Amino acid sequence: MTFPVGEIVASRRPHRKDAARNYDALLDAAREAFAEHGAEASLEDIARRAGVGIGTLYRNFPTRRDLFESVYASDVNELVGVAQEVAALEPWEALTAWLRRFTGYMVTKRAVREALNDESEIFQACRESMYAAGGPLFERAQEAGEARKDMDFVDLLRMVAGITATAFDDDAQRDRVLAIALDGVRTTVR
Amino acid sequence: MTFPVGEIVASRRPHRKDAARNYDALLDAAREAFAEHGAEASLEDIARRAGVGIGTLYRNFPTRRDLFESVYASDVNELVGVAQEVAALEPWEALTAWLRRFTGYMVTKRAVREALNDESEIFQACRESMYAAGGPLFERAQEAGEARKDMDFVDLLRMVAGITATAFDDDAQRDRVLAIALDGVRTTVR
DNA sequence: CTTGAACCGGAGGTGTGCCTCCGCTAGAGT
DNA sequence: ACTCTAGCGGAGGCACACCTCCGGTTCAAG
Repeated sequence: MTFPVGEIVASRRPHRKDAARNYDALLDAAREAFAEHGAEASLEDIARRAGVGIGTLYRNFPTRRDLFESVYASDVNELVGVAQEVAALEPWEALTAWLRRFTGYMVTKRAVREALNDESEIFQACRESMYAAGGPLFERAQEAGEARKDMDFVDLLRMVAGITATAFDDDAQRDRVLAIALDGVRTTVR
Repeated sequence: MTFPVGEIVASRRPHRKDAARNYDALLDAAREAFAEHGAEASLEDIARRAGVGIGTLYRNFPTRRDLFESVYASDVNELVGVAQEVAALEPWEALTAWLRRFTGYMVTKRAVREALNDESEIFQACRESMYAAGGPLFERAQEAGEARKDMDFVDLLRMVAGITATAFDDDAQRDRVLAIALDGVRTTVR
C-alpha cells in the first residue's frame, strides 16, 4: 500500500529556494488562520501572516480549495508517520497513542474538513491514507480483546474527532472526557 | 430557582402585532442561517430570509451579539422545558432522553457558542439555566448507580456536545457512537 | 559575472457585507 | 373614522475581501 499524499504535496512545492520558503510560510500561516477563524479566514490575512504578497499566495494556491487541500494533506502525512512510529507498542497503547496525536491534528483540522467536501480527489486519497495508517491499530486492539467489536474504525474516528473539536475548560478536562468515552470503546461486547 | 432567560427574551419582543411577527421571523431566519453558515452568516441574508428590511433587523437586534443571545436564549428555554417533562422517567432514561434533545439543540447551536464568549451576561444566565435543568438528572443517575461518579455534569455536556456537533454519515452512526460513549459514562467507578 | 527565467509584491477593479438615516406605512387608541 | 406614533424598507457611504495583472527583483545555471 502506497500513500500518494506526500507526493501530491511535494509536487506543488516550488524548486527555487525563496519560492519554497514562501510556500512553507503560506502553509503554516494558513494552518494557523484556519484554526483561528475557520474555513472563511481571509486569504489576504494569510498572506500578511506569511509575510508575502497576495499575488504570491495566488500563484502557489490559485483557489481557496487548493490551499485547504495542501494544508490538510500535509497534516495527514504526519499522522501516517506517527502510525508507523507507534506500531511497536502494545495494541491498546498503540491505538490510544495514535488517537492522542489525532486529537492535536483534529483541533486544527476542523475548519478544513468543514470546507472540503468529499468530492475532492485529494481528500479521498487522504482519507484512505488515514484509514490505512490507523485502521490496523484498531483492528489489532479488537483482536487482542481490548476494543469492542460492534463498532468500526470510522465510528471511532468520528467520536474522537467530535470530542476533541469542542472547546474545553482546559486540557485536563479534554483528556478526562476522552478517557471516559474510550472506556466505552474498551467495553467488551455484551 | 427561577429561570430568567425567558423573561429576557420576552422583554425584547415588541408589542405590536406586525413587529412581533417580524421579530419571530428574524429569530427563525437567524437560527437557520447560523446553523448553515456558522457565526459569520450575513446579517443581510438573514433579513432577506425573514422577508424584512435590513433596517428592521438592526432595530430589533442592534448588534450581531444581540441576535446570538436571543437565538441562544430561546433554545435554552426549550431545553429547560424538556427537563421538566422527562423528570418522571427512570434515572438513566430521564438523563439520556434529555441528552437526546440536547443533541438536536447542539447541532444548531455550535455556531452560537463559537461566537458568544463567556463574558456575556445572558450567556451566563443561560448556562445556569441549563445546569439547573439537566444537572439534577445526572446526579439522580449517579445516585442510582447508573453513572460514574468521577466526572461531573459539565464533562458530560462537553462530551455529548462534541460528539453531536460532528458530521456523521447518518443518524444511525451518530446514535451508535453516542451510545458507546455513554457506555463509558455508565461504567461503574473502579 | 552575466543573463534570463522564475518569482515577487501590491495597486486597483469588482463585489459584498456592515450599519445609518430618513421618508413612508400601518397598527392602536380614541 | 382619525390621528399619531411605533415601526418599516432600502438607498447609500464605508470598509474589506477577492482576484488579476504587470513592472521590478532575485535566484541559479553556465
